[in-house]
Amino acid sequence: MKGNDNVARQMPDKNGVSELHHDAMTGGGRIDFEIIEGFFFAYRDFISDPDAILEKSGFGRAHHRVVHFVNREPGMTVADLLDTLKITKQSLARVLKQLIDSGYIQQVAGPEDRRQRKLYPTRAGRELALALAEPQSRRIARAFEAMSADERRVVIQFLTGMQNAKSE
Amino acid sequence: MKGNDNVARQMPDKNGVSELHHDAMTGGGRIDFEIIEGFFFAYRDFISDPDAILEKSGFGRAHHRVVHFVNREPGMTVADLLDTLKITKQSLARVLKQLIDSGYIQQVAGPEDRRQRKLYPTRAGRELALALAEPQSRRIARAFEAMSADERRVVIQFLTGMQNAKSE
DNA sequence: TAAAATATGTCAACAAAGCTGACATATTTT
DNA sequence: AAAATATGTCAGCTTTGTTGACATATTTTA
Repeated sequence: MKGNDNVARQMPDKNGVSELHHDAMTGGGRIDFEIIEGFFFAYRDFISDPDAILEKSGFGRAHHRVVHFVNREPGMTVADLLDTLKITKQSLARVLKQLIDSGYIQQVAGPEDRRQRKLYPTRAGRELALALAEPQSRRIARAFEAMSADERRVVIQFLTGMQNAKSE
Repeated sequence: MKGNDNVARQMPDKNGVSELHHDAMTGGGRIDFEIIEGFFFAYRDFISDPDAILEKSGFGRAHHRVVHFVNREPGMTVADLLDTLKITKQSLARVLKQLIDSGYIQQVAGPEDRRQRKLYPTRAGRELALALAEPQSRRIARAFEAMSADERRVVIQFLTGMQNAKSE
């Protein structure tokens, strides 16, 4: 530490420390902090599962998403993928090119509209997607362990309700 | 497009197109794709809410997390925050410094251990954190709309079950 | 009390993954 | 023939994460 400027003393003084909030934020009960934070921690841990696997291939989370959705909907076009991921084509281009060059995804010119590039997973791409989904599915199964079928449906209802309306 | 190399023809040929998967990945029913994808879309939309507000202050999502947790637990130390966010101190330093310099957070030397820097939100910091939590809480309320208290508890149970075990 | 450990800060370099803007090509639609 | 569309690509920038090294103040330990 080179200078301990900016470090206020504990007691109220001219530094404006008296303006500080020492009480936990409650929002007067209007804010659902329990869900906000539970969602944050759950998602943080959820996406950490595949990271070890991705490291081995030299890929990141962006590659994970691409290989996942191409496997879930083989034949989807680049435009479909952009719409699903909500990123720019320049952003997608980088990771998609790497997945194609590495032999996990292939492109096929659209049979009707030959401008399109339909995306298909190779055998290796399918295997990678499954390997990535596995630990996530195990985590879900663990969270569902003590739950009834009805309760699991409630979770699906919640996740659906948290999403933006589909624009179709 | 400069070259249409790498673009395979539709029908099986020597390019190895016959190795492609044209069927949607199912994982033999062992993988819970509905939750995996529902979680992805829900979280994507959930974190998009505060973005418009953050833009105005010139902050990003990293700042959001910091200002949120400091408001939720005023007096937490830098080490506490690092443990909560699971990022490096160099990564935290950047955004924390900006929040301090902009007057949203202040540091106070620890009363017992004076090496520590206890973090407190200013009035502006409290207001920002609440403004960011509001649209997220509204989204949660919408997803909860048709749910009973028991069903809401199921959601909390799910989010808790998805998290890694606390290391205490 | 001197030495070691701890909490924090900081410099520098780098990587992943997003963004904007501009422009090229092939193909389809008008 | 011209315009629109789907895709690719170049260049540069931003945010947010990483490692490694080292500095300072303070507390703990030997």
